Amino acid sequence: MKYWLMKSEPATYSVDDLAKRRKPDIWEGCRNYTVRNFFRDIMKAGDLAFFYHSSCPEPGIVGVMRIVGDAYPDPTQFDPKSPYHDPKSPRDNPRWLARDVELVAKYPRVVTLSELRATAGLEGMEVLKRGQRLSVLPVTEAEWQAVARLVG
DNA sequence: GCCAACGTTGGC
DNA sequence: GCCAACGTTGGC
Repeated sequence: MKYWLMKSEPATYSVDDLAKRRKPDIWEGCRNYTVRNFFRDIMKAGDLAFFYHSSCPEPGIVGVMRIVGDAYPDPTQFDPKSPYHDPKSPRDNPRWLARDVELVAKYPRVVTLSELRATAGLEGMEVLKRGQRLSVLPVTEAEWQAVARLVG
């Protein structure tokens, strides 16, 4: 099993939006080939992922999700009304993939970006690297455990 | 295949 | 709103 960190702007889709579903929901709109390849080749059903809020007053990790099922074509790429519409994506060979996720736990508090930066053992964490902009990032088991200890 | 221009991300 | 970083596009 692998570990991940998945970013979302809470104004667009927050951990509370996922919590309200009370069932798996689609993680859609990823438009980056590295992320597409993660979804296609590396991420597996049962993997765990941190839910990370970005571009907001308190960026940080807000909960844990589990990956459900397999990757499948992201329907928003074919929807002209969607902000994620990609008119160049061929119907018979879709460019972009989505995953389904279910909420495992919403944390009782935000584990903030500044707290992550200050935590021993997280020095190499991808999300802390300067210039790192991928919305889905791998997390090592040691990093996963270190973050879990922060929330008890 | 190169690479400059452009667009996006995301913390601050 | 700024801007550094870096992915994508497209002319050549």
